[in-house]
Amino acid sequence: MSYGDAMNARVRSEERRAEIVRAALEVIAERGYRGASLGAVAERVGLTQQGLLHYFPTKDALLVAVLQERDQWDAVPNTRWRMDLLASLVEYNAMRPGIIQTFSALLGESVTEGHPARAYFTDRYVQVRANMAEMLRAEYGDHLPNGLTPERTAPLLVAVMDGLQYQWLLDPESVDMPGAFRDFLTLLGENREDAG
Amino acid sequence: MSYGDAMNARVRSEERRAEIVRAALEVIAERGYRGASLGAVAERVGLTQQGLLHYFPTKDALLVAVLQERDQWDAVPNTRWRMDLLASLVEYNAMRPGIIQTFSALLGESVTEGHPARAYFTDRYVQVRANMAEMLRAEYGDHLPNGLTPERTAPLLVAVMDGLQYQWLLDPESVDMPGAFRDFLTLLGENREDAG
DNA sequence: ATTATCTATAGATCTATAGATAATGC
DNA sequence: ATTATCTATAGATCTATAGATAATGC
Repeated sequence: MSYGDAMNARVRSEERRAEIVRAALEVIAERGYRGASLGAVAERVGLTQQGLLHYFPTKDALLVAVLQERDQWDAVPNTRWRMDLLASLVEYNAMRPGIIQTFSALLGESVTEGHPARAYFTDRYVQVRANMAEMLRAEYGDHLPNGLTPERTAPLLVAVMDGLQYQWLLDPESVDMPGAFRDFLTLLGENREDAG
Repeated sequence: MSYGDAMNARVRSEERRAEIVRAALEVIAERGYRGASLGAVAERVGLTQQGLLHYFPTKDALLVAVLQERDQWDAVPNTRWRMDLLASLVEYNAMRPGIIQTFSALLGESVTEGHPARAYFTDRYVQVRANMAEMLRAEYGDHLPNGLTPERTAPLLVAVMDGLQYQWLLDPESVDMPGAFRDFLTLLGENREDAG
């Protein structure tokens, strides 16, 4: 029993941390990172602000956990993207406004001076562009039908995904995010010789 | 003289306000809107925080002035966009990281709940998409070479501009924003029959 | 008179530290 | 013993109000 109890204790603690991170994701979606208070996060999991600091000793430590959660989020597909999965991902995202809002808010904040998530996003985009280029190369070879290289196309692909998210978050009624993204993929796949 | 003096007074007051707005743009670029303190803005124009409140009675009032400044910023070209001017605009933006950072940070924050700039951005994007669609129609008619309508292309065009800005702000060395944007315009202009 | 600024200050927050108390697990 | 939480609190901010004082312009 003792071994199992010890393990249960660890598991329970991990669950508590996960619960806190989930609450933090929500609060950041609502108020951004700078606007998110530890008190608001704590309240959501039924703790005092000081009780929360037992699990994450500083606000920044909590942010780190939030960003690791994000890495988890697309860890599985990120191993090796495929174009058809990408469209599905955008469709899936359209059903998860909360998480998209969290990371869109964080991305926006991250361009400000000394923001604690800045290095994370800078590194992340280097990786994501590389992944996307690799995916495009697997799909099309060294040149897309339109003549661009995968490396030059990758930033555009990433930009469209992010940019559409902002438009969609601000006005979901007016913006068909998955539809627009599929349009873009069609654009990429189109070939000068397709017509004849 | 009296009439002229009165006018000078008004002009001087207007100049002071403009100076404050410029300082606010800077501080927002550095810290976001929520993170920007009136004290920091005031200091930059050599006023106390309370002195600043003489010109803008609340923090939100100052934000309104900042957003109006933005409308000014692209008022001239916005009247009627042209595709070639659009590429130039992106090139121009690449020389103005400050202003781009200000509005990228604001856009990011604006998706959070109850943000005072949210309605502004929602409305703005409705307009910008309409302007872009109009421009695309003027350039290509009711269908682009790739078959998409101007209305379906407009959100993509806007998304690419915004998305590239984030990637570029985070990592200007790695991202050639104007070049990538020109690539995208090429993509739009390409015709299935071009090859033959 | 009006405009521009300042000092003083109320009232809200917010993060983080210190240290007590209760519960859990060897 | 260690882990989980709590109360108390220091120390920083921040916005906005009240009201004084100096300068400007009729």
